[in-house]
Amino acid sequence: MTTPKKTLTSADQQLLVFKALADPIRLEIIQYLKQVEHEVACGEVGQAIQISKTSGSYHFKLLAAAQLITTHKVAREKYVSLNLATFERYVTDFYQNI
Amino acid sequence: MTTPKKTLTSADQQLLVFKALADPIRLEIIQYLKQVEHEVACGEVGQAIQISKTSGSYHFKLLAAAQLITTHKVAREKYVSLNLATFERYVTDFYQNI
DNA sequence: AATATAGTTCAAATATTTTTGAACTATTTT
DNA sequence: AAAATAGTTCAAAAATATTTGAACTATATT
Repeated sequence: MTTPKKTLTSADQQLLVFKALADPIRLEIIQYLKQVEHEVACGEVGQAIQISKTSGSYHFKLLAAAQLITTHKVAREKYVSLNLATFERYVTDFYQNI
Repeated sequence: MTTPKKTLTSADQQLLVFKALADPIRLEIIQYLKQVEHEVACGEVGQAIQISKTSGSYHFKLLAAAQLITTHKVAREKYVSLNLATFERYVTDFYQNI
């Protein structure tokens, strides 16, 4: 049995998004994910930007909670990619939406 | 004599901007500044969103450091307004610029 | 079956951010 | 000149966020 996922108010998600973006490591992750061509697993990103597995796990969790990335697990590995819809709605369109 | 103002790298300013946006009080301030018609002093904003003078002073300082607001002092009062150029460059255009 | 690999979880330690109240400066009003 | 108003500064306290390593789960390789 899995825990039911909380639906967030849009103000709450807006805050999660900005909090997720307010960290240099997470900005590096996002930058890496934007420029890389192929599908990437967490481990590849971690190596590329030189952080520990534990640290990676923590930061990917926050990015996912903010819905800035989506993830899908294939066997041992967790693939991550940017969720452009969230960027558009909560970053690009932030100013016009408030 | 005034202290020379540090010029920031754009990565540093990007981070300051997201940190400044990563707080509910500061988002309320921004919202208020966007919707209000006339020029506003810090005190008016503080009253509108119910925060203390001290708290206001702290939050306006961070917003100004991120260049999300500009300020000008007239006698006792400090007037604040949104700096749209910063919103455009570091928020609206964030994704395309990284 | 044993070992290696990818990632998570937990709790403790550390670092950073935010809040608070008192004391302060500068200006305005009485 | 005294009192009031707008805002700042400082340091201590409180709250939040991040880092770290050890122990863990699940899958893959030998």
